[in-house]
Amino acid sequence: MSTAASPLRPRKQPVQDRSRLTVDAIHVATIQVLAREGIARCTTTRVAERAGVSVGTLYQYYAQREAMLAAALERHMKRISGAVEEACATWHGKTLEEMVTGLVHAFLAAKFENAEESRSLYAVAETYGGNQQMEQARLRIRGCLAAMLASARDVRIADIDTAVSFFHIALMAPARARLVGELKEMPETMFEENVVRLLLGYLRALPQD
Amino acid sequence: MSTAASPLRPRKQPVQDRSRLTVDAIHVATIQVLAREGIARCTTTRVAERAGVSVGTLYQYYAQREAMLAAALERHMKRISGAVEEACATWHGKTLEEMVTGLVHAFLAAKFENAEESRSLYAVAETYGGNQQMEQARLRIRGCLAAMLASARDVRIADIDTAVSFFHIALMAPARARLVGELKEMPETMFEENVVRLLLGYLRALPQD
DNA sequence: TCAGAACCTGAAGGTTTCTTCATATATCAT
DNA sequence: ATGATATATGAAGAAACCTTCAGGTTCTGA
Repeated sequence: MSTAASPLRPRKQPVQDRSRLTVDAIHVATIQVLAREGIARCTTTRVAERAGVSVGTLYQYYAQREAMLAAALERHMKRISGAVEEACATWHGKTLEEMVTGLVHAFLAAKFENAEESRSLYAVAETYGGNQQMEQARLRIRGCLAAMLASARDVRIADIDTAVSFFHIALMAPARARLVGELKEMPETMFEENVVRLLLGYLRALPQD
Repeated sequence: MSTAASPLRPRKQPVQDRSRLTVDAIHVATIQVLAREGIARCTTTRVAERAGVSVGTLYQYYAQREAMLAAALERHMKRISGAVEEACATWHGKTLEEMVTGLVHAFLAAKFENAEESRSLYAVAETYGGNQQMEQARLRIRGCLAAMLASARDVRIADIDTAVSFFHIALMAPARARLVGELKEMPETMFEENVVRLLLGYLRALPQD
């Protein structure tokens, strides 16, 4: 379980409070610059300036610009995976409807708690979406979902793997659409209601066994 | 209906065959460089080299790098919108199940006909997703979908606008997931079948009137 | 208190990229 | 055939970027 020395991995872990603050500031600044300037202009210089530190300092923690971006994405993913994991545990063994309702609520809450962060990081995920960190996070989420769905009290799904794949996609996609501004005019209640409908409709249309 | 002089719009239209070939070559090269190098390294120099023309030539048709990328995206979107439009017309007035089955098949065929192009352009759409061209294409597709769904012989959906929003999202998302490699192990038939299930499940879970 | 570790700074070298323009060639209409 | 138009070329200036490193400051433990 060692932290492999990849150029995409953080270079040095902060040990004093001072540097912990620095790393936090860099993370916040990364999101802000990403949101205001776009990924192409999210440079080490700009982020450092926004964070109120020198470029040199930034490079002490991230060997390259990419590592800085990847770190921001990873921090976000951990938050979301955690929320999903927790929700899956909470609703384990319940009804399909209870599960979906509860999970959707928890997921959307986590995703929209910091909407700007979520939105900005899509561009980063686009670029680093194929790397191991991302793949691992995806697998972790899929694992939770599979365990939960398999434990449904009222329904026994035949092909869990396929179900989880589509469930996952249909859970993420509406959130993304809303975050990038496609559904902003829709009231939040109606939005959430329809996400539930989409997922539940799919699951119920699935062959049982 | 004039072509506004924006730096993102093509600079000059080709009039001779010679230049038409050039513009085509640039389009193809853009996709290739995008696929092999990523959007950050998809530069005017690289694209021109790949296309077998000089940078100067490229700048004769696109005032900036961004315009070149936007043009590639637009060409793709026109193809897809066209396919959707045609399918919507074909299945107008049919059963909900016929519609969804037919549309999904047509859409996936169009989207996967040139999978590399589709996949590569997600990164571009991420950056230029909010601009007018994109918004217009989205509205056009939504219009077709709305007209088709409203004409369903067997079902009368209460809130078409909401239904179309989610339908649109649930149609695009699985294709995207598969294109970026998330569902590559799933057989094509099963994939398509589940997209239909997702959409049909949603529509049937919708309140009627 | 003091040495060593942790942390910070920012100027500067080396690249890459964007974009233009003066020049040259190809095509078309007459 | 020839002038006008369309198209192509690629060297080069300017700007932005990435990253390092030598030197300075702050903290911590003994």
